[in-house]
Amino acid sequence: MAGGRGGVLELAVLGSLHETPLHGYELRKRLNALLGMFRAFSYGSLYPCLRQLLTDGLIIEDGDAAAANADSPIALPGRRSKIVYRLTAEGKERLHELLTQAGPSAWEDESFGVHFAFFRHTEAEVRLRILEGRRSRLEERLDGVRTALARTRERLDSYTLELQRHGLESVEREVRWLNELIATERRASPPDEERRSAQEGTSRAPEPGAGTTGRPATPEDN
Amino acid sequence: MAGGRGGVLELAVLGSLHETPLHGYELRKRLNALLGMFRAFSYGSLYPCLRQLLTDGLIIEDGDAAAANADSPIALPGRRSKIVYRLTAEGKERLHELLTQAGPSAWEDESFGVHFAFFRHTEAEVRLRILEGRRSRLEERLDGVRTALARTRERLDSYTLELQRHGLESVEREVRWLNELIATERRASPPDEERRSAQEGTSRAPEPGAGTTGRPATPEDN
DNA sequence: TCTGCCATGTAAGCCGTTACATGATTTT
DNA sequence: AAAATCATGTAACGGCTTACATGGCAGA
Repeated sequence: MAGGRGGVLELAVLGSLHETPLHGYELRKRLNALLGMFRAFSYGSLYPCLRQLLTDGLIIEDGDAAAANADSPIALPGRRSKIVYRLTAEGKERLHELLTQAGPSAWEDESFGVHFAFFRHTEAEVRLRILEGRRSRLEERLDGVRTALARTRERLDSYTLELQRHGLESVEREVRWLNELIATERRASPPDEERRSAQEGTSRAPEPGAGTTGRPATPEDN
Repeated sequence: MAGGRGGVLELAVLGSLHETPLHGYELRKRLNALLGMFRAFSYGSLYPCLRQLLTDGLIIEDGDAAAANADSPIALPGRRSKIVYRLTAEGKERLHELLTQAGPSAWEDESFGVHFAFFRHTEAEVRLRILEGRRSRLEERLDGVRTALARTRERLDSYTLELQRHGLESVEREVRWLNELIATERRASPPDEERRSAQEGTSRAPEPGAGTTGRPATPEDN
């Protein structure tokens, strides 16, 4: 039973529907195109989630079918085979609420990609906190593994070693990537004189088009 | 409730205990040092798993405490505060069985790292199939996202674009990494004349110490 | 003494998945 | 007419996490 509450799916759905109304099937394709490198959702979770969001009043079935159709030239056979969903005002509110939370639920492995994908709708300050949060998360991981590795007496076999090397390098790459993104963000929306006194509302997106690379990994402690 | 069956934890535990007997607490530390970049396990899943393995007869409590102690100079207070586990013959059998399975359960994101970590105990042929399996998995993912991207009319915002770029590059890197590993494996244990006729048993490890890099990602289809 | 790490567990529940079931529509 | 893909769902279960509960032992 996958309701809509709590998981990343809710955000993914609301975020997608905010851009344009969609029906379930295409929604999933969009999501898996958008996030395909990081995760994928199945219909078995998507449809129950949509139902939940519907009963919560965050989305509604779209009245007429004249939406999301730039491809199919014929279509519109009178019968409603597709159920197109659209965000309600409450849904937009909820989306904004989700996009404003800058906590572990935004920068953990499973969720970071989804949050990042909708950064366009996220306030500059929140973006920065999420990027920094993810960075420290990864740095903790690096520290943990590095010190554990240093404490290790017995030398490891070559496969273990190679795995370690590969993992470390990947996480280091992602940290570098985050560093550049953070720098770009800071350049675009400077910290304001008097750190943390006057807070601006929303600011323009800093166009992060100059990155190198890096990549996600996974958790560490209990 | 996390039993021992089916998940990667079972393999991780059996694999670790195969190297040396350990008690739960240290086992977890070992695992999170070994796999820290990819995933982490909590006590809430580890202990139930150990209990399950115990009742299944795959592990037993170690008789005397003279094990896994190269650090603590004092120790051994008579009372058993630590419960040290050791593999049984059945456990070793089960471990070998798990290490022999070259299927999706070996090359998916959650499990690949764990399987790779114990490649030392895996037959050369199986290693190769797992590496190739993972590679095609990643290539499917690349194809899927690339074609979906090509079909997309509307141009995406810079964050989405950057996420896509980063994801693609990361997966491409892992593919290159796999390519080198596979090449190394092939060099070390050549395909035998007459493909698939005479099969050798176990062969020596090919020492994969000359890789570049790459990195994991996540699923795609229903 | 008291903070913190070692050490072992349990209960509840989250967030999804797989597998199944069904039917319309489009393509071959 | 068959095969593929679109489209929508449900039931059952899986594997792990979080939060809780408990206690011994070490060093500040």
